[in-house]
Amino acid sequence: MEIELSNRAKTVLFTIITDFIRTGDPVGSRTISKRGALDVSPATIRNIMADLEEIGLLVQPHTSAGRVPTERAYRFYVDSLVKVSDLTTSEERMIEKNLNPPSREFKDVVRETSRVLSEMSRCVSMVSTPGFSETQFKYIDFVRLSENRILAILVSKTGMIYNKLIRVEEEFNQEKLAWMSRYLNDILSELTLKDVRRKIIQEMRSEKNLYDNILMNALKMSRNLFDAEIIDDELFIEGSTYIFDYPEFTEISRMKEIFKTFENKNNLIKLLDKVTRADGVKVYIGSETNIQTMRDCTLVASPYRKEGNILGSIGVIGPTRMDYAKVIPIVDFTAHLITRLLDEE
Amino acid sequence: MEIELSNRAKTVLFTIITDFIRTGDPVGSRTISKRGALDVSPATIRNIMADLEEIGLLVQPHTSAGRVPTERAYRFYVDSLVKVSDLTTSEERMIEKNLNPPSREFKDVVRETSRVLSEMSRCVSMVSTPGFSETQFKYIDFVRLSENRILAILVSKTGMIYNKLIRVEEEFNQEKLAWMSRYLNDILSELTLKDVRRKIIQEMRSEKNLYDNILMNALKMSRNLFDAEIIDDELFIEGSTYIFDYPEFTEISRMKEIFKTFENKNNLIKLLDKVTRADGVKVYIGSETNIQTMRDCTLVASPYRKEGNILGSIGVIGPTRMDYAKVIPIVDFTAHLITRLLDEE
DNA sequence: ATTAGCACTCTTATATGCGGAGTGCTAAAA
DNA sequence: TTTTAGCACTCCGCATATAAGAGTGCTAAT
Repeated sequence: MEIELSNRAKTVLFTIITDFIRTGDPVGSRTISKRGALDVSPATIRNIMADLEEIGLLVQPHTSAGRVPTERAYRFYVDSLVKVSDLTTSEERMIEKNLNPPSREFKDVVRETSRVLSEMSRCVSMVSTPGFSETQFKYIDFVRLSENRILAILVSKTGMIYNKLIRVEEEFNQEKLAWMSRYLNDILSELTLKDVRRKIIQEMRSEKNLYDNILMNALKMSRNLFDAEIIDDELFIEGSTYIFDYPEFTEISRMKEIFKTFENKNNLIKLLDKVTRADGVKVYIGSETNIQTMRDCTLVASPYRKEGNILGSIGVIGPTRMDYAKVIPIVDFTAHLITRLLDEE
Repeated sequence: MEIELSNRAKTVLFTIITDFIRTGDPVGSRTISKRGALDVSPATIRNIMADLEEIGLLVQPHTSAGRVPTERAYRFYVDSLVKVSDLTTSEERMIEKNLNPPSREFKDVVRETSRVLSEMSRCVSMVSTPGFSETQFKYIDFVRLSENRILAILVSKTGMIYNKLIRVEEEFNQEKLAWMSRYLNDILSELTLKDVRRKIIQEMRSEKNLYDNILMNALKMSRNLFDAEIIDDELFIEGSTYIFDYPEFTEISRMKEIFKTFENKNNLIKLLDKVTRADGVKVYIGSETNIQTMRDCTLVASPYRKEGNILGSIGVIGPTRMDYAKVIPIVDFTAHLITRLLDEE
């Protein structure tokens, strides 16, 4: 629903939110009046505040405290009030300087970017990496571990590695496996996963006529491999200890709740997935995350790409009272940074 | 240094420790007297307690509180007093029933075992997995990612996968790479890492005479690969939220410290490494861990094996006031369980 | 429409008092 | 000589009382 506010009301709301973000304390009419952005008396401010409270943008923790912004207020703030400016080049330089991935490998780059992101934003940061089904096929290989156990190794175009144990009845020696993988690599090269599935079925039909047992086996094995939603995406979480710095989470039971959410990951993966399907920085405030335990928390996230394709999302979780004006551009920059790093190769 | 105690003193110490483990409250003379294990008056107990305090086995948090065991006391308790009994079969059954790894793959088994361990012990659990250098060579493969980037994939005999990005000057097509890996698999099969290194150097000498450029390249690449202490071991941590259940860690700053230690992992890896070199269950109490932030914490850990070879360690971290009599056998059983699961294949 | 003034509410910090738990010491009992 | 009862003492934890401060809503005057 639309929110219509007079300029004055906007100014008051803006002042309250920025002040509250800075200090964490409820903001009173006196304080706002003194800020001088409006040059009216506290009493006038109080009237405006009462109005804002009626619309559901402010609440008081108790009768004689100042006002605190509601979720709706943050939403409105993020949508219409906040001024996000780009980072200065010196800030960008700073971030890049802090970034020292141990290698140029996909996972290392991703994790290190996440680390820096959490450091810069002083929030918990998360990165989702694509499940195999999201990426393009690059390479498959089979390794014989024992008589009836074969390790399938899949490499995506992005250089990520997925693997899966396969149990087989009959025995394959490594040579046969090499043959199988060569064949599969040949026919599946560069396909997206959807196409891989189709291709396999199609090949199975035609191979049936050739009666080539080994290749048929290769196809069967790979079909099982690609059929199961085997290889789920991962989620890296960095800087979870920043939670301890926020007074709103000091209660032990609350902390436990939050850390449980981090430990479980499922809900967060789902949430980040939504971002991955979107474009640009997205902000989920409190209940918008659809995660009960994430009340009073905000997710700011953005997808990242490689060679134009979205691979996953990177973002931060912090209190709803986070410094949006700073965090949003940082997330944005970091998402671009990771994209650049991945493409640079 | 040796600790000599009369039977009576031992009984008192034992009672205090078990009581403190159970409740977390300092134990007074009255309580012990009432327990009835000794049937003397509180006054007598007080005398004994004063003695124990003098030796450094007990302390009082303040003048008029009961006594609390010191680190030394726990050490003595673990070494000489505690009665660890094996788990009952029903308990063992219970653990096994809870264990449902999503696959029989090494990492999944390890992680799931860790999860169950933390659940049973109500402590944070950790598992270290072997770095590549600890295991035996099984398989190597190269995947061409782009003109000058090659992905090396290593599989250990245990079925663990390690990978490393290699940058090359000249271009190799996938066929050449296949050739190279075939060759390497041939000569390195089943060797331990130490032998792999030697073998590579040895081969380089002899190949030099053959002037086979591709194979020489293969050797060079693999030497880089195996020379660098590239592929470090990992550490899985599960159930870190159990920390919140212990009153001794309620202070925020303390919690932050502990979680930082979990996040960093390095120190913990080092610590678990010590265990890996040992045999059977090891207990590190407080400062014995050599980690400053782990004061008031105890690590109980044991190595696990596959086919007789030690791969890593599994263990739990909890307050020094943990239930050793329960935790020690649980860790022991779990280590054997994981060993069994890995061998069962 | 705005604002000064004021009574009112609620929180937070500080002081105060008191019961309880546990001790150490002493002197008596075993 | 060892054990124990008795007692004075200490310190914590808890509840209660009190005061200061911050902020509000309302009213009446500007």
